[in-house]
Amino acid sequence: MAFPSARRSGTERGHRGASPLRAAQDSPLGSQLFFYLSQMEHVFRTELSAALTECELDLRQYSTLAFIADGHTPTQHELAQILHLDPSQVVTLSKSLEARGLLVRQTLPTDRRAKALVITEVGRAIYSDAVKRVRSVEESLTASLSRRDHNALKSFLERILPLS
Amino acid sequence: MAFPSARRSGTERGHRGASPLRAAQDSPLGSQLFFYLSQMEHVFRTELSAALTECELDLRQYSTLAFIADGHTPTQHELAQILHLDPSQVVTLSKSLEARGLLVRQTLPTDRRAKALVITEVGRAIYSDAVKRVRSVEESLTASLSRRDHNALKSFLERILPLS
DNA sequence: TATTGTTATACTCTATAACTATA
DNA sequence: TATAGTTATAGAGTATAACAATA
Repeated sequence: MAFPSARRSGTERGHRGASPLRAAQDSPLGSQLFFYLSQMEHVFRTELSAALTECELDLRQYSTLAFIADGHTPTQHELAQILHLDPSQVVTLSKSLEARGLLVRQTLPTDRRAKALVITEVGRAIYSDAVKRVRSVEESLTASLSRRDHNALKSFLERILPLS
Repeated sequence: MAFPSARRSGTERGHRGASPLRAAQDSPLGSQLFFYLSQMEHVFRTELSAALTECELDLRQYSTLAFIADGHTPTQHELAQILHLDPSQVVTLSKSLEARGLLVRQTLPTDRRAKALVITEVGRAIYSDAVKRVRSVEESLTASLSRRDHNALKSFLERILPLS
């Protein structure tokens, strides 16, 4: 196969010089849902992480607070399942939040092996501040969608997720 | 705050014993788009990776082939942007594919610093096999969506993605 | 001077194994 | 025996810095 000659920026096959993301969309990669999913996940992760630095929270710490903010008291094992983490990673995660007084880890009376994660008042206050920043980022990122489309998108994702 | 007493599996606040994912959906975490996005990304990544082991490709190698399968010849730098990788990681990635004869790395005549990634016939054949497996997984994962909803979902994601 | 690719390496993150306590 | 949590550590993955070649 001969090498394509006489390349000129932006005019040759393959869109060299144009937005690489656009080129990817035009390629076979752009016909696959996973491509968009991972791109989106990357953009959200990047922007949310940046917004949360002001609360001195990383995305994982924030997700933990969000999970327990309404009084839900999961065990560390349950948190590991939600965040797809190894139980040993949850030790570090939950201790980091406990050290800042954002939650307490209470041994379950009904199963003294397990520890329930319980949010504190301070944790609730920090979460309350953080969730505003998160909502602001999500609204800004989905500004091109109507309220109706935004809800439809979320419902599609919910329907695809395996719930068992 | 007193510790909730007399817990019984599946009946107490927080749904202990029920699906942890369901509990997360019912929590404040479940009101955020990023939660669904990252869960979905995880499910897709897991299942696609598993399906691709039969072609001895990881997701990153597959994405590279998909990007160049139609004859597009990006530089390593462009691939790095698409996959959000460090240029040094692309060296390993592209060399691994070149070593298997799935692509060649051609120095650009117009810029001898850069190397264009060009798929080979063997690469095209492997991709052709791999893409069938990928489509099969994606179809299975989105089986709960109609064709129309599937397209709507993709279009939502496309509209959110920043294209510049 | 800036950019592409490259190498070597430091760093971080994740997974694993072994252990304690409890069921 | 099995499970929740813990610790230490090995392994994998990522980011950084320095460099060569080219623009």
